[in-house]
Amino acid sequence: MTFQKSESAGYLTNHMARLFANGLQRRIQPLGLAPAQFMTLLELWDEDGLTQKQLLERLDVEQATMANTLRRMERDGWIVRRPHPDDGRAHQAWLTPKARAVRDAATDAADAQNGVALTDLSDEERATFLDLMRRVIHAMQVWEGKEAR
Amino acid sequence: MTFQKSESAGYLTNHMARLFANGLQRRIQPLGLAPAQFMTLLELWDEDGLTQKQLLERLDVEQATMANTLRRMERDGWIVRRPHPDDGRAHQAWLTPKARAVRDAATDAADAQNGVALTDLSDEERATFLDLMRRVIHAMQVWEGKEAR
DNA sequence: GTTTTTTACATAGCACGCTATATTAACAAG
DNA sequence: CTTGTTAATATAGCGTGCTATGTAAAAAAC
Repeated sequence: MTFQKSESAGYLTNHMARLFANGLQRRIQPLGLAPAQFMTLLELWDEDGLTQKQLLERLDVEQATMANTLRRMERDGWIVRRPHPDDGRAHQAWLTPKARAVRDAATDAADAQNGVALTDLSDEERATFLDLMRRVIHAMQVWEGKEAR
Repeated sequence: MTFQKSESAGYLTNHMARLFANGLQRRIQPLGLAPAQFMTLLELWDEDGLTQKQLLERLDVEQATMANTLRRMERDGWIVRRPHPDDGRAHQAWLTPKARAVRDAATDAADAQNGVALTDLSDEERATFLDLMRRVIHAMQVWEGKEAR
């Protein structure tokens, strides 16, 4: 009858996410980079000049969260924000040379942390794990969508 | 070569954890309860009168994190803190009647959120998922331990 | 063409995680 | 018994997430 935390997907997910974040943070902190900034850079490395709106859609965070992350990233010299040429409300985020320079080191750090986390899993188990996570994410997103009506 | 976020266990974990936290938050907010407070109550429902040190060990959070959570929980009337009878440095956290009263509603909310998240998984897949998460958590904890030396 | 609504962004305020540091009590050494 | 160290808690400061609200530009309605 007692709620067993070790049987709760949410509890385990929370714990796992904190361990991931701590490990990543430790690895990228020497670069002067923070986890959410790294996550945002992943998108900009893939496509530069995105607007705040585009970024928050791709990363699935709230608008205010992205606004704050972008402000810190501009402060720390990872991006510059310039007004959008066709839309007076929007701003585009552009990578600085410093941000392009740190790409390899940062993705290596993330790869290393993933490697540590998955050490005890076989290749097949790793694939299963990613698949299950994607399906769980999808289920919650769908449900959120339903809730919105 | 490009870092693929949908292939990164850490990225997916972070996303999944945010969805879990948002869902749980929405469900327990009517009770006046926040996620970390719920997590802490899980321990105290199981064993009342724990010290801050015992709680942070069981929940694997930093001491300062637990100190702040306990302060908010006392402020919100979930616990009272009294000096430990045998150790002048320590305090014990004791549940209020209000905290005992909310137990069923809160665990039901957590169960419901887990249910939504796992809708698309079979019983066997759910078991596999929990098992994989436990092993990933374990791997990162072991590695952290090694790092500490 | 003016008015209304929607959209993009900013800001305030809070929870919760972290590191780093201070404080005080307990314990160990001498 | 005094001194030095360890252990339990508190506090400051910050990043990242959230909700709620404000503002200005764009788009839609009329």
